[in-house]
Amino acid sequence: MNTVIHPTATEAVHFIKVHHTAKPEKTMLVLIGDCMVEYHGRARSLLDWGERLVIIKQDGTVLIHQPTMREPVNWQPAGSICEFATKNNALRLFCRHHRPAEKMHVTFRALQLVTVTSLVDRATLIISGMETDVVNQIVNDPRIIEEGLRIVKREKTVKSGAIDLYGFDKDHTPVVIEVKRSLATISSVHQLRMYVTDIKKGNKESRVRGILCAPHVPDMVKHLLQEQELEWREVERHVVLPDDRQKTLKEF
Amino acid sequence: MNTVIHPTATEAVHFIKVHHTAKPEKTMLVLIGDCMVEYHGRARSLLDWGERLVIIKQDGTVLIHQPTMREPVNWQPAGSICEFATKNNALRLFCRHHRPAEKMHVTFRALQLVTVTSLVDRATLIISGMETDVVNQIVNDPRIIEEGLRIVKREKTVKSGAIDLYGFDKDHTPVVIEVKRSLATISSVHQLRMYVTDIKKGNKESRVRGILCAPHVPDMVKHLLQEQELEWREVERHVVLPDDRQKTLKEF
DNA sequence: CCTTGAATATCGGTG
DNA sequence: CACCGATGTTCAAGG
Repeated sequence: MNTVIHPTATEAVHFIKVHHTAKPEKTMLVLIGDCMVEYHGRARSLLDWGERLVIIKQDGTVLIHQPTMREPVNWQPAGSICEFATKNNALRLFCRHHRPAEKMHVTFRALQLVTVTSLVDRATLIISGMETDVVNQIVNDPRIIEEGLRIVKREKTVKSGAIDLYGFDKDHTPVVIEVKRSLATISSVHQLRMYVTDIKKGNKESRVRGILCAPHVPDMVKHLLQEQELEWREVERHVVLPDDRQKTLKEF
Repeated sequence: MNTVIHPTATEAVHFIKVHHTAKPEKTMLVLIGDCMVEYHGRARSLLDWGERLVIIKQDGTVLIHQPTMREPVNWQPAGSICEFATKNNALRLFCRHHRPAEKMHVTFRALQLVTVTSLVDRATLIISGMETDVVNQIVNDPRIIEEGLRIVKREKTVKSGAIDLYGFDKDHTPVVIEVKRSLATISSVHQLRMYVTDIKKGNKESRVRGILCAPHVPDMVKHLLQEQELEWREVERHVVLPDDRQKTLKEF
């Protein structure tokens, strides 16, 4: 890890050349300074002078963070190529990306800090509580939806998309279930409606039930569902890690 | 700006207490080190040991970045409250957030760098090329869609949502236009279909046209549109900044 | 390669 | 505050 504090543009370029340029795919570069940003690609943007944190990752991702907000104000996708130069005593960073074609210019008129470091991280995130987990729960215990329900297929492909869960109720009526892990929206209703229509076309005369399953269904959406003669279930989301992972957590 | 390199956990806690804790809403904290992360909230996750960049922003946003990828591997939303402590010669960071309820523990077994800085940034991003711009273009020159088209309303609210653009063609037939700035999807078709149905219900017998307008419409989507007797236009997206902004760009 | 849909989505606008 | 839709969405999975 190498750091230089309050460097001039010339010092910064030299420092970056020595510690980063030769192996950008192995070192992360962090800059803090007063900069402006121009971007041109899928959209186009300008960002006036201000103090920001700039990160160039080992995969060519570039992030420009303002002092607030979770999202970077500007960025370049992984695979971008970065070049550094001085211009009028300012450090200039130029980033290019192909497919999608994007480029970004960052100009620093002052630098607080430049750090180069080689990070090693082989861990991957273990996560639980996503839509697939909710679907799994229902497959394991269809009574969550209703008594007598039998699930026969998940990710059933129909013309207008893929049905999360497909099965039959206690009266052998086909049931289409659309699962949302957070909020049910109007779009969810459109989706469900189309799936039910697709299934009906498959077996003409028969009745087909459609159930939207989410932790919360807004009133507007309930209204729309009723109009379309569709149903909904509000289900609690269980957030649990597998037992062996729990142990890892405990061991620490 | 204050920086300490390769501090022990005790040194780091002291450094953070002196430079950050008193006014976390005015200083950004950046840590680089070997850490593990536990998160529990809307979902739940575990991240094993690895070297990462951790950022605590002035609004309480916390970001944990691995050496690759645009997205942080873990994070806390703005408004989180952070506490630091030592435990078994490790630096422990604990973040809490209310609504949604989320908490995150970060444990560092080694630190490469800790920096505290107060960033000033009053600039806001000027951006062009988004959906609203495409809608503006069509309003300014409806011929982009077709000759004789007259737009009478944007964001027209109907039962199942809001229509981007509503108007009449040269034969006075109502036209519903749904604009997508990037990719048209099956969902877009469902949306458009619902809007057309809503408008038809409003004036019973009359014909209503529905046009999906996007830079690219995949074949699958075209097929679905044809089935529903809907139309599409593939329009080039113009990415241009207003003239005064162009000047700012040039001036630099 | 393209296409599809989830996300601890985030974020801004509106009622 | 709830709700809704866009995003330079990003990302992973599947055909």
